[in-house]
Amino acid sequence: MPITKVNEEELLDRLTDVFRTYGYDGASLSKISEATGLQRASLYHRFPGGKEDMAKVVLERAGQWLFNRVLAPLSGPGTPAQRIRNMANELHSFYAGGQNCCLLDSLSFGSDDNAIRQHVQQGMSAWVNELAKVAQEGRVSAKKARQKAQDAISQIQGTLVVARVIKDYGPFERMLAELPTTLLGKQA
Amino acid sequence: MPITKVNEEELLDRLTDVFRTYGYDGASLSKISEATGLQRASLYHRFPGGKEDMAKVVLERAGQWLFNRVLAPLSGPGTPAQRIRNMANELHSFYAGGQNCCLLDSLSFGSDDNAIRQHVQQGMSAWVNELAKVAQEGRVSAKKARQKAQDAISQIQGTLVVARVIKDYGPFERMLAELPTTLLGKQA
DNA sequence: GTCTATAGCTTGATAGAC
DNA sequence: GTCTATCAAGCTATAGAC
Repeated sequence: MPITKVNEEELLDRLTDVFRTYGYDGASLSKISEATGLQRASLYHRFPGGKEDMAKVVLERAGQWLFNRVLAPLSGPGTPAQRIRNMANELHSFYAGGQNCCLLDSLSFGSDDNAIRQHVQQGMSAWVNELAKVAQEGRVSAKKARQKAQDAISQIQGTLVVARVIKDYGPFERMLAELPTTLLGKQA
Repeated sequence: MPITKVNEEELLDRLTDVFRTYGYDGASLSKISEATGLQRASLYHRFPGGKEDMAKVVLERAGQWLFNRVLAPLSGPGTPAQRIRNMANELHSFYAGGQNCCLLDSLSFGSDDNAIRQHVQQGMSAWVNELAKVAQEGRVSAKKARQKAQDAISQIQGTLVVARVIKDYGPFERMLAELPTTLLGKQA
């Protein structure tokens, strides 16, 4: 008999799914309970801070995933273009080919003073900074590099929105293929 | 004395704001009541179908706004590039320079069978089709034109997500400036 | 057309047994 | 660590007076 009914990883996977699909307000404890197979009280045992705790942990975990698997290739060996292609591959699995939408989108609604929104903002800002580092290897100014990083993330977010709404994953795939140009290319 | 406490246009403006900011689930009747200055029962008098009705009307109105003001310049006089620049100007005011996020994003969360989501999907599909018409004037295949239209909308959505999350409107502005190239340009 | 008042349900969160 | 049972507060929606 297991000590826990569902192990930590699987629990967080399912939690992530619910928040991604329904957003923070839409992710009711009923839905979470159903998705995880745990009753309310069990969830509160694991997340004493309640729903907000759950969202924070899920966000933190996604951020680490992104950092370790997606952004790590950026400082590995190879030419800048090769490293960006590696990142594109990891992004593809991170977002399941465009079928997983981004927590930075789904958790970014609500009032400005929302606690979760601040975490979301820090997450995206850190992401921009990391991408800007690589873009700068393309021998452009810091300002241009930052712009390219922002543009790349805009394209990731936008293609994921389109994927979610009209269920067409073409834009996401094309965007990944164009990432080296977006981050390093001469035009723009 | 006015027959109505708030006129239709202003009511819908405020309703739109609430749905944009909080998403469908986050837009509670309390928030809506406070934002509009109308009590629950008054809202139900104007929208007999309740909250879902409100979201539908708001979506429908935004779609007409988009069609009349943003997409209309696309079939007016001038070169394709000029018409797209006109559209970019209208888009700028439609989204208040990036400060208004898009209903097609904020209302696209929730389960697949959600009624609102279907309206959202139809709205974005219609938008893609309209943009594809202009892109085809760039003497490309129908398939390429459709891709360019999807890419343009991806970029609009993505820059709006970035604007909402990190409060930087640069990507949105740059995207508008690049729209003629995105929709007509040779590369890609 | 707007209001007060309220019904009935769902929400996030807790208490306490096992 | 998980459960059943429960709470108060919030929710959407309705009834009926003016």
